[in-house]
Amino acid sequence: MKQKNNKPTESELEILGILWDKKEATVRTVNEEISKTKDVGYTTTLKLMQIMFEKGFVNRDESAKTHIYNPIVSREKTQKQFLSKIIDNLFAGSSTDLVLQALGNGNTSIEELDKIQIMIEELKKKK
Amino acid sequence: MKQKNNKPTESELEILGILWDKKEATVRTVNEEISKTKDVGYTTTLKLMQIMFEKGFVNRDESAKTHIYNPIVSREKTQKQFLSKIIDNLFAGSSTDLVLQALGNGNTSIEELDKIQIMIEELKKKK
DNA sequence: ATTGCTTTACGAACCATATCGTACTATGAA
DNA sequence: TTCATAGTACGATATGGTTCGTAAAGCAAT
Repeated sequence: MKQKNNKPTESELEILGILWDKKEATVRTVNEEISKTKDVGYTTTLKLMQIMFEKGFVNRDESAKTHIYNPIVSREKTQKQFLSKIIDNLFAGSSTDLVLQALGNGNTSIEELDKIQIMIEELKKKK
Repeated sequence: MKQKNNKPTESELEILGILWDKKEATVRTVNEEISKTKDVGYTTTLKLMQIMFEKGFVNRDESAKTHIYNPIVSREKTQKQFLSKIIDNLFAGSSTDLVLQALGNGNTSIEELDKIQIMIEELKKKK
């Protein structure tokens, strides 16, 4: 059997991000959202979403003329997928190094640091 | 002026990883290293490294027949580059979410958790 | 019904990446 | 000096992603 593990591309991620936020959306909505930060034609977005449908990243309701798309792949699963890739590729397999690097930039608030500390305490208890 | 921001591709990252570890290496060395986990021809690796040279990711000593390559871009800078990309794309800009996700897998040892805690304490002091 | 708007569908063009075949060049041994 | 070997350079091919033009279909207003 052939692998169906495929990761979404960068453009696809952009679209998925919008679909994750909105739960569902039309091509027009997605395109308008993307157009805020980028110059891209309507049919380009349409094509990408059609491809994502073929790849099984999204589903769509075709009952009306205007199709309504919703994500199939979960945000969390995709996050894990990319994280483990980047950890392998760039951090020699050490998730700790990644965490230290991510925190190192200094733009994490006290509240967030507290949240992480609580998480760590819980992890330690489990060991 | 044209942007020179370009990120290395996946194959290029693989090569960079080896160069970062070894400080410098010939095409043959790199190819042998990669061949341990992957089936790839010598000239493929050569071509990739030539392209990386053109892109300015690596430098090379051409004084002898066999060129010796060394990395120009730093591991840290590249890590940051990819991290900020992934945070924007997948974690809605929240590095905290990324950290929580990275720690969530439960394969971080007590010692490493300690290390992170120390880091966090230091960050809090600075605020 | 005709016109105009919105949408989908399809395919062409272009670009980057990855892979490798082949030609050329330098070096050292016979 | 000639030959085998190991290396570099270059170009062809294949694949995948991105972009858009254009055609076709559906709908709504006149």
